[in-house]
Amino acid sequence: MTNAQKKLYRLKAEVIAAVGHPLRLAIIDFLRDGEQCVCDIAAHIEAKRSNVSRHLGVLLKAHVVSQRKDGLKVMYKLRTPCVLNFARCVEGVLRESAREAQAVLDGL
Amino acid sequence: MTNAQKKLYRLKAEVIAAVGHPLRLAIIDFLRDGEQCVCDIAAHIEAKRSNVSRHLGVLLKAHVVSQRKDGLKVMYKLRTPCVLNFARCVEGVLRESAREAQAVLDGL
DNA sequence: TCACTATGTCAGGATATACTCACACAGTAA
DNA sequence: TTACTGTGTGAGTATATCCTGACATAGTGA
Repeated sequence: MTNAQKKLYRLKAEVIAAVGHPLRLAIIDFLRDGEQCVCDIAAHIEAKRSNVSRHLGVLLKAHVVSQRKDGLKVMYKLRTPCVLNFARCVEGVLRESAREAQAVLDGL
Repeated sequence: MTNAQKKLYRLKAEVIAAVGHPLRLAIIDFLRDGEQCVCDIAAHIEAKRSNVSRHLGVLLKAHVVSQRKDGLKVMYKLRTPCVLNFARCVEGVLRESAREAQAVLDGL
């Protein structure tokens, strides 16, 4: 592996790790239908505003979302909608895992 | 959000977080063409075998890879090839980020 | 049996992340 | 100006992750 490859893996991992958190996944899912302000996001995912602000900062730094000021509010929206596909792939993983676990149980 | 939804986000985040690490991304990329033993994986990504073993354990627990014993060796392969798509999406993110940064520089 | 190889796990210390409370700042409206 | 709202950030603590060296286990072959 070249150093360039290692660096690329590190960059990619930063983006994926940004998506790999329960609250941030919920935020991304909530932004599916369009931009939202921090207050509405916090209310929807039922978390403290300061914490939501922090998680939005992580997503912002990873270029997964973008922000826009609208008066007193700050609106966030998905900059990379393809991250929504992550969830679809992962649902397949979970579904298959459950099926295998069931098969093991059935074999008892 | 219902408790079931929160739990689902947590499960999904575990899988995505398992993929979101530089060495584990390199492992997944190496497994693209088929199963490999731990020793070859460690040699390819240039990491200690004990560390590779740990990362494979993470991927195994997340059901991203599966293992098979072959004599003295343990062979690992991708159980969920769709995680390879994560990388493609993320490349788009990185490419767009670079383009935007370049546009800012050009505007100076 | 013994020696060797491939793999996994334990203990430790370093580093990173997550969360909360308190406070600061920007914008709005009276 | 003052009061209020929405947002972001610093300090502190708790927790999780990462990496390494040393050791343990399982399989192979003489």
